[in-house]
Amino acid sequence: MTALESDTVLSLSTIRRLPRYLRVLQDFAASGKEYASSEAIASHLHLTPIVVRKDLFFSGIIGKPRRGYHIPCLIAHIEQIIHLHEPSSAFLVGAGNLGSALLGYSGITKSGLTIYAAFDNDSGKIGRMICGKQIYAMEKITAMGRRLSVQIGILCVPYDAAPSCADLLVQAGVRGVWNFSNRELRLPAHVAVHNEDLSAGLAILSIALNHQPKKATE
Amino acid sequence: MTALESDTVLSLSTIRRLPRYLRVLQDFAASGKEYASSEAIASHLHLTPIVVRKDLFFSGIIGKPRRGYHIPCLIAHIEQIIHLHEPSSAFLVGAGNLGSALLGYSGITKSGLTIYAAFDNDSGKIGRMICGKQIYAMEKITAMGRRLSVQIGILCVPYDAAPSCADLLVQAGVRGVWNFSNRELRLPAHVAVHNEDLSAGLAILSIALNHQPKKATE
DNA sequence: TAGATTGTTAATCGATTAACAATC
DNA sequence: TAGATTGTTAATCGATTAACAATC
Repeated sequence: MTALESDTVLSLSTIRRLPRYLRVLQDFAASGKEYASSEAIASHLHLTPIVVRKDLFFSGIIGKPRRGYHIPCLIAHIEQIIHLHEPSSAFLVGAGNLGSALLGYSGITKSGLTIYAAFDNDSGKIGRMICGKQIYAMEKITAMGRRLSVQIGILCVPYDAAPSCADLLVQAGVRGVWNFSNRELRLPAHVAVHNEDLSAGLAILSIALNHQPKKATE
Repeated sequence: MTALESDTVLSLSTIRRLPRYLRVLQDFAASGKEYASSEAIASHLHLTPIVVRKDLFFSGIIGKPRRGYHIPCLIAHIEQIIHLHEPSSAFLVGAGNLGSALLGYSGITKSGLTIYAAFDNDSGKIGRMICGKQIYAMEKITAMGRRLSVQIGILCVPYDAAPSCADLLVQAGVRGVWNFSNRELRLPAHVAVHNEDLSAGLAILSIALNHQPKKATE
């Protein structure tokens, strides 16, 4: 009893590339193309054709020799893998600068995620709307989460508030936390956590900038 | 003529972890500790002690058997590696939701990056201040960049505007681009690019959520 | 057919983990 | 000394790259 497609475990690196494939393919589709070769996809994403073919192969997508991959099928298939066809729901906690930006970020909607509501401790924000989303008091989160069966929590609170807010999200019933707080979270095993660490990106850039100018002498 | 410390090439994975070490170490310091073992650091970051020792070793940091690493030295050393002691300067392009949030994001300042100014095409924004940063018209970017010798460009414009804005940043003299646009950039080799792809994080979370409940039958 | 492009196995590379000797 | 913790080499694991046969 092997191998329904979803038994194949996609590697993290492959998953990370799927949304990028999607964007390129949508560009191709918009320009009227019907088929795309692994070479064409790869060159637009600074990848090798081999990695593209492997990613698509693991995703269970079949191409045609000499023509490449049928773009509409490919798009549909990738969207299905990252579950864009069955949109998920989220609560956002912490409507500060970053949180407010995410409330209005179209990329989230495009990724099939609907933010139902946001929560904050700041009485100046509670009751207001930000980017069309209502801001509620933190106390309401558990009851509302259970009532609406919300799936994902977007954590945009400061470092010190992160652990307690994450716990509240878990009590509210989320099964995944998208963590922008830079704080390491200890959550029950059934809750998936993805840490978004902006300072990592800055560190990479900073080192690239400062170590790069060293010209090889040999 | 080998091995000044900076000849050692740190791996991307190691660099990504350095800011996380920094945060834990600052917590330790705040709670009055003087030394930290690789085990203590690792347990706070869900890492193994071995990976911590290796990262610190590659960073040229020496610990003491039986005591661990001297926290103040360690902090100073890591800050030096990611160049927090010589802050760099940035221009931000695209003062939309995400861009505006980054203008007010304290994490950037903490990482030693000063945003000098922001640029936008929207005449409604030009001349205004957002989070204490002046918004200028895009046309001004080249002259201002060269005058101020700005090092990093933070690209927060929509997908379609990304290539031309990135080119303008290069003309303004930046040597690194922190790219939030989701668009693949083709820039000269001397310009470092770091892509921040939020949809990758969402894809990982979405797949974790939807493929995880599958209970093993064997 | 010839040629281009896929599917798939094998080789390489890099990062993590294991093991253990060195040291305070 | 005994014991804990580092520094460092070796083994494992996973992801990328190379190679090439299969196919349209």
